[in-house]
Amino acid sequence: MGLRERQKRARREALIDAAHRLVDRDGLDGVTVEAICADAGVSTRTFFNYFESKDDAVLGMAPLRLDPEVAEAFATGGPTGVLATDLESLARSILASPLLDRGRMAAAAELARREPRLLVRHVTWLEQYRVELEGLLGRRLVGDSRHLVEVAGMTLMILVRAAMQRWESAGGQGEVADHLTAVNADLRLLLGAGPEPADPAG
Amino acid sequence: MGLRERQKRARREALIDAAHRLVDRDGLDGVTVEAICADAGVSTRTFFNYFESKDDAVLGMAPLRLDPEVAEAFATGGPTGVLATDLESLARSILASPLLDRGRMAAAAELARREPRLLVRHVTWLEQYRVELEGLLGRRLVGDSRHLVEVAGMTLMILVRAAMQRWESAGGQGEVADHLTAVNADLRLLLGAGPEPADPAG
DNA sequence: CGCAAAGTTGCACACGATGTAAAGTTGCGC
DNA sequence: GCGCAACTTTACATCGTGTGCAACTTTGCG
Repeated sequence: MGLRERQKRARREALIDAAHRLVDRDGLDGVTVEAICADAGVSTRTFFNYFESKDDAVLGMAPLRLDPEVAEAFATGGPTGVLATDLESLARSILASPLLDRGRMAAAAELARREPRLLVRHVTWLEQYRVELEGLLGRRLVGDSRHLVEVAGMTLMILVRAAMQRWESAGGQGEVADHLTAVNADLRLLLGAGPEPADPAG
Repeated sequence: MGLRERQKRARREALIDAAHRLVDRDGLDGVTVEAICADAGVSTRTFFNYFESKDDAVLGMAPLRLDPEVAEAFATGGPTGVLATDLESLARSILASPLLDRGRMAAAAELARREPRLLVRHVTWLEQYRVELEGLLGRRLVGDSRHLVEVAGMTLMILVRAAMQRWESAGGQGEVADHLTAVNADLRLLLGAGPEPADPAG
């Protein structure tokens, strides 16, 4: 990895850390982008080359992309053929490529608990991601109604979001994806649905 | 209803209509709050006495409150006792008190299709509403895990949101709530769940 | 070493959003 | 009707976010 790339990563992390430190001390609205930049040692203009907004820096957001192989497998009916199971599997892939390391992710989650606006921002991010994924879901559910695709996208959001909540409330240990089966179970419980259908492929 | 109240309503609607007209013509980012105010004939400062942001004016947002009787009934196990059914029923109550008349609501939905940011804002609004409702859900699900309550809140969001999408895609005719059963059915289909459990109370 | 690409920086600027205090309306008791 | 009290709008000042642009600096590479 070249120097340029390392510097970029370092700056990005410096900005995130500065944001965490200052927001923790002064609250989200008590901190200006300018202050974060002073702390991180870059110009304000540079800040906006890295993040779209102050909130994004705290959450460490970056454009998220899904493994093309996983996407293709899902779109063509895989990996098991059972929609509910495959949705969970897709959520697992999403959660497998975290934008932040464990420590910073936990810090961001902690701050998000104290600053509701950050939670809202997080939902916004998921929402944009959902729109992107709708193409994928549409391919998988070709022949079904457009509305089913929308519901599938929203359900996927629930899986990801609820799993992250559980991970954080469990102390930020282990893998986020490990909470997915519990979320799925709760969802079924809620709807009075029976246990998950068996895998027809074996 | 006194003059003061009527004027307030008229100003609010004038602002919404001006926002719709201008955003339709110039796009969301091509319109300034100042322009909307000029069109509606009020000062910019007044605008922010009515709406928190430009986007809110287009969506005609206002603090939403649920009928206390409905809330109480839900919290204490009603109306049917079947959670899935009662969630749908709760969603029906939410959708029964629209913030806008049919025409303006359709206009807002139309603009939201063209301006993704408005969709995101709408989700944000639902999200804040979800947080408020979590107290209610917590009472109903006392004894269950906090996580189940969270999933229930998110599911409720899906019901409301998907129903609105269907209403709009059906041409904005009839009642939004009429699409709820279809959403519920899709959700069950998605999870491979069977038909809705019967009402134990009858 | 020297060029090209990438990235940072300062500057200017538009707009969103809020606090404050003054001016203007409305509601209401009399 | 009168006049006071409550409420709203309004103008003004101000701060912070976010972006376009052009100049400068640094890195990658032959």
